[in-house]
Amino acid sequence: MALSAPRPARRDPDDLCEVKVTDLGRVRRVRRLLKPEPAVLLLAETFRTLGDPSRLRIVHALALQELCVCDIAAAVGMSQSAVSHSLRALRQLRLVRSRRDGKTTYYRLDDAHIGRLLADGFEHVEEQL
Amino acid sequence: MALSAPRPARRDPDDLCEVKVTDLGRVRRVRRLLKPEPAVLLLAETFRTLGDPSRLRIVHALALQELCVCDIAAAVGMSQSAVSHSLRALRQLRLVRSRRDGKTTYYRLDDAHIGRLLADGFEHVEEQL
DNA sequence: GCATCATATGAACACCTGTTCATGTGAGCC
DNA sequence: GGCTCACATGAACAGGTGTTCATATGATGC
Repeated sequence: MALSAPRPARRDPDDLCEVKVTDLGRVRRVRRLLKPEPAVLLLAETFRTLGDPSRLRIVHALALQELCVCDIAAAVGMSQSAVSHSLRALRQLRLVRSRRDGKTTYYRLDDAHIGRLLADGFEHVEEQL
Repeated sequence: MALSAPRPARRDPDDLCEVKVTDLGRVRRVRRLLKPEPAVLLLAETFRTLGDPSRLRIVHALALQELCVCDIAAAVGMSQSAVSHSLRALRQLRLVRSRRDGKTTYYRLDDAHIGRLLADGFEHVEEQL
């Protein structure tokens, strides 16, 4: 899950590809305002990581309460191994951070943005349920 | 079999999976506060849908400007077919909505939450670049 | 009617993902 | 030391995913 792997590496900024364009002015303006690729790729990976129900439950639980690994497993109903694998992915994207206390490791959200992201997201989906 | 099989009742609502729990009080509280499954699943699918770089670029472009399909393709550098497939996924999750004008179909974000979600997300990732 | 344009969709393929199982690691305690 | 606990990690498999190619749809204009 290396985010620094520029896999589809092409996309020349001035090559509009061979598609017929309806409003070239709009297209040019949008292309000028788009965030740079690294930000887009990192955000996509962040969303994709939150896009797994198990990892989302973990993040959601940690938004409510700092927890150790085995308590996360109990709270969301997963095996310890699966939780640990998920936590690594979340850590690598700086969505959660860990703190050691003796033998046990406690996890919590990395910063306040994550909580807001979750809140916005739930607000959105709860309108269509 | 008559009556008294002295077995503790299995499937206590607080006993999910056989993991050893460190702080049962915390676990119980978190489980009580977790959003219901349908909301979690729908939000996960929403995040997953935004978690593809191509779809994220499309949503990002539409956050800047209403666009028709071919202009989206030109703006983000994808084929018309790929854009159309992506738009269907985005439509089904109510992330974008369409409007017809003659032969062309214009797309824009479905509501303001999506824009906020994007803004929060970019704010988060731009701190670690 | 027919041709064309803008978009949508189906099938198929290579690629990626999350879980389980087994095992490794490293701290605390006797 | 040796043991256990809490967690991390590697391998491997089933299932899912996004793209391309070819084709379909539906609206416009002749």
